[in-house]
Amino acid sequence: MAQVKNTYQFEDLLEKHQLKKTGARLRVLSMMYAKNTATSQPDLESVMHDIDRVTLYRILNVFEEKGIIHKVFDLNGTANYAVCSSGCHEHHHHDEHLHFNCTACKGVFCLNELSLPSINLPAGFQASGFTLYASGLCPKCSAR
Amino acid sequence: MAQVKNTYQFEDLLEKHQLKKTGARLRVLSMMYAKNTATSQPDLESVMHDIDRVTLYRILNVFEEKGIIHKVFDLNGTANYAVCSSGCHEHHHHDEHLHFNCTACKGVFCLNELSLPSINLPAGFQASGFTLYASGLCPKCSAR
DNA sequence: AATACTAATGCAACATGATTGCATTTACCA
DNA sequence: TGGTAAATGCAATCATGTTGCATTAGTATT
Ligand SMILES: [Mn+2]
Ligand SMILES: [Mn+2]
Ligand SMILES: [Zn+2]
Ligand SMILES: [Zn+2]
Repeated sequence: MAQVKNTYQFEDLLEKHQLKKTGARLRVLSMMYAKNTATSQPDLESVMHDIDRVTLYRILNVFEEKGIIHKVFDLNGTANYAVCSSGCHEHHHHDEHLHFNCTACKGVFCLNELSLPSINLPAGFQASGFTLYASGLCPKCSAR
Repeated sequence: MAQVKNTYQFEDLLEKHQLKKTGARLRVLSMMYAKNTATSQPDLESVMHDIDRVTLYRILNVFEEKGIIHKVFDLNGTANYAVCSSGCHEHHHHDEHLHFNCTACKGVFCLNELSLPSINLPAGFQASGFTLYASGLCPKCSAR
């Protein structure tokens, strides 16, 4: 579900992470928090024509470093970014949830409410992170 | 574990899928079957300098269509291809196993022996495929 | 074995996304 | 109201993915 926040809260968020409150960053935040699906850089570019794409690239990078968003690859291998739930901090992400990629609308959904079952790896493998991907139809697309 | 096969078996494999037995295809097959990790197109290019990269691109595509190999994205979002286990057929892949990406050697391992636990999706989501990703250290890299 | 037909390849060209360097502008603190 | 470091814009480059088309090579047929 999209998280509702206002400009003041976005400014607080930037301040908390020692990032300057710029127009570009606030617009990126408001767009990403308004959606319930992950956002790719092309998504941002198609809306914010006046912001250079390198700026968007760097905004996404710094937000990821700070633990504000996390990266998810969709079925095409293109990077999408989703707002982190609680548990993500600077250089320390906790995104071990299910990522659902709709094959119809291409939306990438973070299903935070689903925790991953524990996995027993073969001897020698030492896992530091897990992600479960699913593809299929999202609620909207399956209702048609 | 790497699957050992000889040239005659690769030729049979191509014939079985109604593909012409060309040198480029046989070399790609022998390289991919000799490894126990997935192979990216750049991997192939770095070894087979005499084969055009578009040819390699098309070989990978047709092998994937035929169910000989399947695509896995690594942590950087670049496509890697791994030999399919049994259960993959033309236009019908069964690759619902764990993919382990080593953060040190960058190797992508298909852990076919691990079956995925069953997942209950939220209402409305209709999954047609699952993939579980793990990252960390592979046996070789964790032994150092 | 020579021929004919189709698939496969090589090359050029283009598309898209990722990434860096550097000059200029802007946010923010003293 | 400046001064300073951070943020941005722009140019440029690299990597990967993708298509069109002419040429080459595999294979079935004679
Ligand atoms: Mn997520
Ligand atoms: Mn696999
Ligand atoms: Zn959908
Ligand atoms: Zn390793």
